[in-house]
Amino acid sequence: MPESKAASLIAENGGRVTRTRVAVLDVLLSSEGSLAHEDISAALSAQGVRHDRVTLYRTLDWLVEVGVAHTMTAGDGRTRRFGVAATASHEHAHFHCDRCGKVVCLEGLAPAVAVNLPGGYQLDRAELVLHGACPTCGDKH
Amino acid sequence: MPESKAASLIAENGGRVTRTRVAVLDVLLSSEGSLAHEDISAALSAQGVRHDRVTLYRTLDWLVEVGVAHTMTAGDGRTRRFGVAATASHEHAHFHCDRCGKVVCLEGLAPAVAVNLPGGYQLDRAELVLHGACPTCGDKH
DNA sequence: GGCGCAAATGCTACAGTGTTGCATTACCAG
DNA sequence: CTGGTAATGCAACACTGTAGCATTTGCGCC
Repeated sequence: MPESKAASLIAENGGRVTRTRVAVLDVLLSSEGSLAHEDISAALSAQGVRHDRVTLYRTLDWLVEVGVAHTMTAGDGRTRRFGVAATASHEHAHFHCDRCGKVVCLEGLAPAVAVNLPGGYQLDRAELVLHGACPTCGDKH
Repeated sequence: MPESKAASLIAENGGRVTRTRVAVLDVLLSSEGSLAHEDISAALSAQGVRHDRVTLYRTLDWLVEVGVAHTMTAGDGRTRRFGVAATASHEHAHFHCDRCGKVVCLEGLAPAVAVNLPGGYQLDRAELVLHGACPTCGDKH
């Protein structure tokens, strides 16, 4: 019996259950939005989990590879962000708050973009990023 | 009478007409898709135009600032790409070919995403990136 | 045509993100 | 408990983008 959801998720995907992976996945699972490497690294340090940047990158890459997490490009175009793929697999949009920089997943928003794509182009997947203000930042303007 | 469209565009926006700026804008104007710094730098070198990375960044930033060019995040999430803003100002989608890496602007594709945004979120602008194969890559599979 | 000033350039040096190679650690099967 | 191997940690690197500052140069002005 797995002690945590994180541990079982890791085991299910054929990976070894290590302190780092469990900790990283726990951080992602307990976060509502998406996190940057920076955030995750800080969270691990706060928990006293020893790690380094490289391990974190590889752990996240692995999580994405097996489909547990997903990655997206942040609004600033420089850093990638990660989140657990709640509804996983299928496409969903992201909302990027331009004020606080937070990124949340919008599960129920399947981009309807099958429209008028010029001839010859084969659509594989769509990435939709909405920019604006999140409820928290929108209130106190 | 301006010698080129590039030169007049620059002058119209209150900038000095320098060799570098004209060359950069020429490259962008003659390109159908969007270009990365790398591409532009290579093109300049091919033309024998002396320049360095920093100048290129600043030139491109300036072009974006005055509205002549626009920037977007490339599909790989690492590099920014630039293109001339044909239909400018208003939002348009981008198509990213996952095979050759080329990015083209889809002018006639205004993302219809006003749908079911969770309460409290204020939409400012939408960024839509389509992934797939471009006509060239799609033919020879 | 020549002068001068500010814009633009080209260095150098730096900051941040992500990657590679390799020796060491530690999971997990037996 | 023991061994093999996945995973880790460390150091060094590659690349994109930025900051400061001296120098050049476009361009208005005389």
